[in-house]
Amino acid sequence: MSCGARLAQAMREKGFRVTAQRAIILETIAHMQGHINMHEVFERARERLPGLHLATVYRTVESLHEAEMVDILSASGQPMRFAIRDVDDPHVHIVCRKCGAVSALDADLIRDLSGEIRSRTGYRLDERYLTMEGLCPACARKANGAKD
Amino acid sequence: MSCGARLAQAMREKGFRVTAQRAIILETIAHMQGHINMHEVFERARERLPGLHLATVYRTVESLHEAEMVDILSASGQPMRFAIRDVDDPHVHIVCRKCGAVSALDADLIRDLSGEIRSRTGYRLDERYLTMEGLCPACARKANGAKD
DNA sequence: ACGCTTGCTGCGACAATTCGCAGAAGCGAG
DNA sequence: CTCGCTTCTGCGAATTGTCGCAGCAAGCGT
Repeated sequence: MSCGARLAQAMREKGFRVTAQRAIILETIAHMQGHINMHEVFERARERLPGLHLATVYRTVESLHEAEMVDILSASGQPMRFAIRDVDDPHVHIVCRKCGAVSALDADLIRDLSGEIRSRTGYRLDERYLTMEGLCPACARKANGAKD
Repeated sequence: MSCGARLAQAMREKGFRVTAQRAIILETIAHMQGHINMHEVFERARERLPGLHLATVYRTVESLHEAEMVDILSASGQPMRFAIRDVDDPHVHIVCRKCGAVSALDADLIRDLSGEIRSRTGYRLDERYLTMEGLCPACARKANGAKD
């Protein structure tokens, strides 16, 4: 399968060293395709690389994130989850802080917002890093019925 | 000072029990006024309530947050910080993910964004909970000069 | 192919935060 | 004022994520 190799190549181009650990972790994430967490990746990857350490998975995911190949999706308080970046998709997400559901946001919308914020505060809202928190429709309905 | 009592009253109205721990933690946060963290509150509050447990501070801050009396400000990866909510201020913040600097955003801007997101995705971006991440002007400048 | 440089890994310790439980206490009803 | 229901608290253990160090190896130049 060239998919692992292609990703490895991409990493190398961004100046990251390609090690067995990284290649395997990257392939693992790519093949799992969902919004997965550290332990899932750790355990799957360790099947193929027994000595692998959890800390390495954390560091690798962080590197992958910096290399813009992985998106990190997690509301604060929820365990960290992430997904391989899909170039066809906008890479901004909104996460439900109740149930953890994730939805993508239009890149346009974010670009507008980003420009607005930049001109008003000088802060630079980096689209690549952005994950917002809110309530998904279902949880919002529930919250509306229950309290408030 | 009625400030502690007033806050306790507000809590009671929202259906939270008012205990010695909560009153003291609330007062402590209110009097510290800055962007403080768990340990600061814990240690100060424990001066007045020796048996206080750190876990209680965590739980209380979370309750206070749910009761909309405390804002949580922290970029993921940074230790959790928070501040008493100031009704005169907009309660939406943008946190620099490099240096941790915090800036407030216009409530209008957020209301627009919130409406936009809601109509496009159904997600409800709750203004009361929102903390965005980005780069402050200084760090953005640095990042621009150094890399990219 | 060989050795250097520098980044990466495994490891264990540590910091930050959460959880389950059993007992204590707040608050509304009588 | 007392009772009872339910929520909070203290406690310790478990989770989750981070760090520093020393050894290993990827990629580069020769």
